[in-house]
Amino acid sequence: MSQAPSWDPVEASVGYALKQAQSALHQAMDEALRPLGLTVAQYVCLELLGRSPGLTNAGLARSAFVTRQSMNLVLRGLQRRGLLSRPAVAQRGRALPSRLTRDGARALRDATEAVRVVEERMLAPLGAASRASLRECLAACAAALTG
Amino acid sequence: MSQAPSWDPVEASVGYALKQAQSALHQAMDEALRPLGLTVAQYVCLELLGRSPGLTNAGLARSAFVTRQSMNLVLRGLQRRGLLSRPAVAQRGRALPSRLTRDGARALRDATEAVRVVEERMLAPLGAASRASLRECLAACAAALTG
DNA sequence: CAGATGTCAGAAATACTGATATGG
DNA sequence: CCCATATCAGTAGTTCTGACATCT
Repeated sequence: MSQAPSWDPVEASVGYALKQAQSALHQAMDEALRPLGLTVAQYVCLELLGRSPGLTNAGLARSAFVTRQSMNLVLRGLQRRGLLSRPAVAQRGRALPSRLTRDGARALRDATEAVRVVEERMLAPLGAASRASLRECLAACAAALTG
Repeated sequence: MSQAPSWDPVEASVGYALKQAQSALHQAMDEALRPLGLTVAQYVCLELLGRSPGLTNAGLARSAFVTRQSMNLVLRGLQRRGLLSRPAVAQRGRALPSRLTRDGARALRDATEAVRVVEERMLAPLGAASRASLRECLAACAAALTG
């Protein structure tokens, strides 16, 4: 699995380029996070909780674009490793808000740095203006499909 | 699963926007292809064979960013449905080049149109210049990570 | 009642790993 | 020998679907 595709990338659609870039990023993140003992899904969960403490399983699943079932397994794994804590019983409703523990915050710090390096490598060919434009165009595309 | 994420999208990284757009596109393509009895993976396989007749399983897997095992299952399913044909024995080497059948070409025509509509909806907010820039930036990002 | 949440279970598709064999 | 290809087997993680119960 090392030979380049024979298909002319010039004819590639935006959708194909989108999948290509996302696949490459996922693989690069996976390789960067493996030494830290984290999967991409686990990192995303920690990152979301770092930015929005108290998110519930359903909220995390939506933000990470995975199912509630998958995120539930991620949460249990991280909780078992002591990287996050959830109340045993719901305070109100059925929501069980998760929060990072001390160890979880430390693991997130290292993982964030590793991912930052990967993203910087990905964006190296682009200037500041192109980066902002890329992010805005991607957000607009997503909004056009979901809205 | 219908409430919008509470996380501020302005702080989102390019990587997050990339995943967001790719996830939205995949879901939209899945919905558009379902009435045609095709999965996204099956459509990608047909599209690649339509552009490059004679591609092998390994080549298709690379171009579709999936494993050979997964692509092999897709190929068998499409072959069983009579949408493509593969020689029973290899002519040279171990390669088994696949080609679309008459039915496969017809199915591809409908699927391509359905996906074209989806992609047009995704790119509707963008002008021609932005679309070209987006595609080039994505290709550059992928190349920066894999190269 | 509608909607959001958490949970459980089964089926399906996919990926990863390792191994074998063939051919250039 | 090195590499690409095809294939098989086992393991694991993910998705999908449907269902049920609880709480606002």
